[in-house]
Amino acid sequence: MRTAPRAPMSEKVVTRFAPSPTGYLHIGGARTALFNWLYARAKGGQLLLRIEDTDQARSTEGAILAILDGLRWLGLDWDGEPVYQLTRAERHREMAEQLLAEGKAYCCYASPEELQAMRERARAEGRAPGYDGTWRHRDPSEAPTGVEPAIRFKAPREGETVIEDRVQGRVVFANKDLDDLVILRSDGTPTYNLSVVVDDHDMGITHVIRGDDHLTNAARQTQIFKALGWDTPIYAHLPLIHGPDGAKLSKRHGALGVEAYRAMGYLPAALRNYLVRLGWSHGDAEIMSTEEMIRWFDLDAIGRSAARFDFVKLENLNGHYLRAMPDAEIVKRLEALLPELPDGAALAKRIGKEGWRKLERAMPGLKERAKTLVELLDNASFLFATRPLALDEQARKLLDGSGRDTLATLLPRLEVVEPWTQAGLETAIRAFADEAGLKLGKAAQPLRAALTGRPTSPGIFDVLEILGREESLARLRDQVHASKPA
RNA sequence: GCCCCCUUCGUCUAAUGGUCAGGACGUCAGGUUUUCAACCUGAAAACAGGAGUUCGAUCCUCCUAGGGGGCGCCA
Repeated sequence: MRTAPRAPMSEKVVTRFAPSPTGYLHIGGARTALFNWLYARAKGGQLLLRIEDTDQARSTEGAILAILDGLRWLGLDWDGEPVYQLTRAERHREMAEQLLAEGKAYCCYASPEELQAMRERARAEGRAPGYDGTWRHRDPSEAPTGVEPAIRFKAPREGETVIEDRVQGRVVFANKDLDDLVILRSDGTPTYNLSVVVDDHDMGITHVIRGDDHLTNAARQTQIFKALGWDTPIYAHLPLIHGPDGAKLSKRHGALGVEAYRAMGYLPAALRNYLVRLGWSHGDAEIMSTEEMIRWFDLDAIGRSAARFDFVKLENLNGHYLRAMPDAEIVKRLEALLPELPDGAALAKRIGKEGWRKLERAMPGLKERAKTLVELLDNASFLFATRPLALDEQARKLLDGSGRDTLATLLPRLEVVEPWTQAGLETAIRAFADEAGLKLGKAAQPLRAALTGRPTSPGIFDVLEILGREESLARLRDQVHASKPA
């Protein structure tokens, strides 16, 4: 049922991502961008970027920067320079006047108050709250003086407008349900639906892939395309992403800017992988490289139902990508991430050059245990801690009972270990546990508590080696001495 | 209110006019183990409801319910 209406195979694919810069790049926008990018790359086409900044009251320079930055971080590149819609207003106005001259649009002198009253009346009478077409029929000679008119599109009254959508299938709108929309405001600036049509045409866009909140716009835009004598692009309207509770995405769950995901310690590759599986699938494939995504991606495999955002699954994927990442690469990412963390500057100072070296050595043990970069950094904090270590509650418990005594007995055996290597330490500690008739854990846990201040950490022999002889023994002595009754 | 879209395990999804309805995350139970994680094994877990078409419907059609989107001189 989902057939492509046009687009000969020879036609080069040109997609576009067209955010309005009224805020950050949110997660739904990020997925839309990803799908446009994948489709363009899959078909050897182009992805163009268009900033829809015609709402001058709400558009900001900061938002533009945030969106471009977000796209770059996600690893999505675009072709050519971004098109700023505002710079094309003159062209849009010309097209509106052309439609007016051709009798396909008309001047509307209704005031905002009149329109408001009209909507209320329609609602009260149970009719659609659209424009009633008053000025479509009135003679311009009746125009009130001193009022600049808006230009309205003369939408067809009869018949239907059909969208052959690559995702949604064939969608039919009765023309009587689509009113005469304003295409040029009374201040001479173009409105969204006109600008989009003109730009999509002028930019040579072949495929419009966007959220399905635009499905009704597709019908209106189709009418304008026809009135201008242009072919419509191929449409693909993606189902929306909902919050975990099935309701609209809000800031409380997923509707954060991508920079928030970056600050939470997610990796771009993981986020891409997570997002691509929201609404699209390739058999049972779950974890896939970007190359595979591009190779497999197609519009036909996009589902039609909305998906809920699931942080737990994102975390699982992120953990996967983290474990697969080379140690040095993770260190680099952590360094880049630090400035974005609340106490990042202080932490950076505390880590220092030596700390980064230790961190990389500890990385094999650390990356196995973290789902995000932030969590990894937190798990690594024992590396940079200063003596005497603060113990958390569970670590304290491990040292309260016999744990501290065990440490006291073990300490002299460690003091003579030479050289201070993982293998040597393991031999010594295992021998000690053996002789004392203890399971290894009975020795390892108090050690862990004293060395890291926590009940969990990377393997204890790794911890000892990376911390080094002096620091390790000092931390152990701190705890052994703390056992002496005051 | 009107128009449009959607509905398979808790979540993301696969598949098919005849299947034990598959996978992944999560959950639970084991295993491994110096902790945690990772890893391995196993388990529970879904075709929204009702009609119709058909020898046979999760799959096709219609209705209902539920969810979502849209109805601006916003984009």
